[in-house]
Amino acid sequence: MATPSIKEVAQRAGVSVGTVSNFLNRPGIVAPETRQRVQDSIKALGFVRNEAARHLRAGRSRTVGLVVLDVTNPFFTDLAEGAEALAYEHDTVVMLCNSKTDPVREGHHLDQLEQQRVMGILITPFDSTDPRLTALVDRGTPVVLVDRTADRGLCSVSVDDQLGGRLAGKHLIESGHRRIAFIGGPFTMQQVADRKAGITAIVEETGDVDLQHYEVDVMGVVEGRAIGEQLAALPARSRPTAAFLANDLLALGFLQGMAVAGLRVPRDMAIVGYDDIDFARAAAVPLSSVRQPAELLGRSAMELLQEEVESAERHRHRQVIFQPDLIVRDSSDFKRRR
Amino acid sequence: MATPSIKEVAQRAGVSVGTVSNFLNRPGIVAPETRQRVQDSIKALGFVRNEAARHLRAGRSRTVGLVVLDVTNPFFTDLAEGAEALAYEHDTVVMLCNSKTDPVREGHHLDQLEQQRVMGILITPFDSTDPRLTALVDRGTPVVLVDRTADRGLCSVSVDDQLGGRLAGKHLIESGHRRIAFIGGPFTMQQVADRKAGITAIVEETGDVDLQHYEVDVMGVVEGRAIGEQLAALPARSRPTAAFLANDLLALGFLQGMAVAGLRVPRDMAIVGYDDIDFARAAAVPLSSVRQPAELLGRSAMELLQEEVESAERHRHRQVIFQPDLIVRDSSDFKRRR
DNA sequence: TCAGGCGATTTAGACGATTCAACTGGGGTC
DNA sequence: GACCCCAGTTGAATCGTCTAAATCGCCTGA
Repeated sequence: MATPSIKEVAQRAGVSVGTVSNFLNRPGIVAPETRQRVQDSIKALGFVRNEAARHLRAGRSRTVGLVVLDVTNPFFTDLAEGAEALAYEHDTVVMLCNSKTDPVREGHHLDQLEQQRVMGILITPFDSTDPRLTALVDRGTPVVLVDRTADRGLCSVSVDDQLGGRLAGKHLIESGHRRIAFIGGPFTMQQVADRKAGITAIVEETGDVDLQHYEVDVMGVVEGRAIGEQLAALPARSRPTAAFLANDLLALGFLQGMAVAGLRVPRDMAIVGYDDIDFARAAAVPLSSVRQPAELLGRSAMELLQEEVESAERHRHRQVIFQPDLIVRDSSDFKRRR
Repeated sequence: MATPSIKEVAQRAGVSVGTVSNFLNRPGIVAPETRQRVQDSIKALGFVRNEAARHLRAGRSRTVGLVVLDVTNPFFTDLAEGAEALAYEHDTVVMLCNSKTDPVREGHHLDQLEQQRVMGILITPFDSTDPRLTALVDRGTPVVLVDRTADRGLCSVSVDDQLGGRLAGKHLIESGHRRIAFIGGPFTMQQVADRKAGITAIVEETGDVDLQHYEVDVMGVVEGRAIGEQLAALPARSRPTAAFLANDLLALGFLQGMAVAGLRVPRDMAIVGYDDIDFARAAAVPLSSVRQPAELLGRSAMELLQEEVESAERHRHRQVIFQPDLIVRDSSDFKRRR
């Protein structure tokens, strides 16, 4: 026995389909007695609304696509959390898609979302200049970039990565470090480049500080550890006394590398990471890290999208930029460790 | 200008909508010349299929819901990977939903999925005896339990957790350990209880082995570390020489606890975790762990679902159980470390 | 020349919910 | 008694796609 439709509900309640629809959407205009009958009928039949039919009629669905680079990364799940919270208030569903930093997967997800006529798409794109994104908008699906800054005709929410790099650099310099390593990669990634630019800027402003760059292909624990062991092998006199790593996974690996080599953190090597994931706080030596307001980012992206959907024609694209915070913990703090 | 429909495509190509539909679904029966014209028209207008309309017509959507307890956990993303791979082959979309171990969120997701008339739902439920699940099936949405064993009328795929516990225990006993700690919790969780039962069984079969239980509320890094420090504080004579932890996060924390207390792993304390997440391999001392075939689990779940969808009436529910593997690394291996 | 057949295409409903103009009937007003 | 009002309800049209049945040419073989 198939799921009953509004028609069967109407029949059983002895009313027309229009009334049932009214009950569902504008219960106020239905007479109390009728309301009760429809209610009972729905319950008795186990009626469940058919979203597909609603969408078809409405022209647009009540779903928003959220495409992220890596669902495993807590930064993105926090972001999703923020987006979902706001979506929930507006009776909207978020469809989470994991592109895994793969443009092909990303494209596939975008195709699917467009076919579903989603209300809009929030995306941390592999390449924010991808013409496909603006094409989507032209064909009527609003797109908001997340954790990326849009230049052209798109809305975006992002975090000031240059400032993040600056904060980390300032903190290390003020703690007395004069030989600092920046570790991240690939340097072609916007985020990484900006963080590097930030610390480079403050280093140059200060003068008399030696900043070294180490590039990695992937920002994972394994790579961080390798670089850590590499640095640890340098003679103490020329070795950096502090390292700023472009994400926390790198930093965690780096920390392990120090432990393996017998260097003490922060005494022999101060460490600052980026993202402030939960693991950072729970590490053997709690990790200092630059925190991004992930949840707020998600929430704001959803806000921009809803604004765009509602105001349609007269909508002006906006680029919102948030500021990161430096969270200082033991890994870069002499005083705490005594 | 709204997205064009099949109708406009037909008009521009000088054919009927039926032909366009045929082109889309059975291109073989359309004359090559006509095919070309339709093709061109689609391209010129930027036509994109409307899934909502297809669903409405077909009665069911081509989407499968996958509800997991924690998207941040690599185990579940690997699982999703397996499910998606098979889905892709069948031209199906997977909608990933994160319940965050919250029954309310889980319920909300289930409601949404049912309203969308998804093809079916794969779920690692908060409570596998939830009547809501069988209600879904009764109303026509197939459900397959993942990483849980169904007792009643449901399909399920799971991993033999008792065997996992057994493997870990056997390995430690054969390595010569006679005082072993089992750490996990809450013990009421099926998974945890099974792993505990597994190691308990082999311990009893062997005899002359002292197995101690430590229960935690949450299986996270912080808790593992706390227990680690607690054990490290015991006098060496009565302290367990090996620990089996019910997940890798606990084990990682435990490992940190050892480091902080100055105990060497595996010499002073051998460690075996569960799940074999990436972090386990990359830890300061690479972690031995019981691996679950996550991707296979996801793939099989999807297989069962598709089987159920296709054979409909004459489908018999099945419970598939996979076997875990023990991956031995340095944390429990004397020989490797010399 | 015509029946039959075949490939290609068209036509005509569904599918389920929503919406809106049209209707109903009871009550009040003049 | 004629009129209007209004809350409540109805019925039909609509959204875009798919499919089964109907139709159209055109060719072949008798």
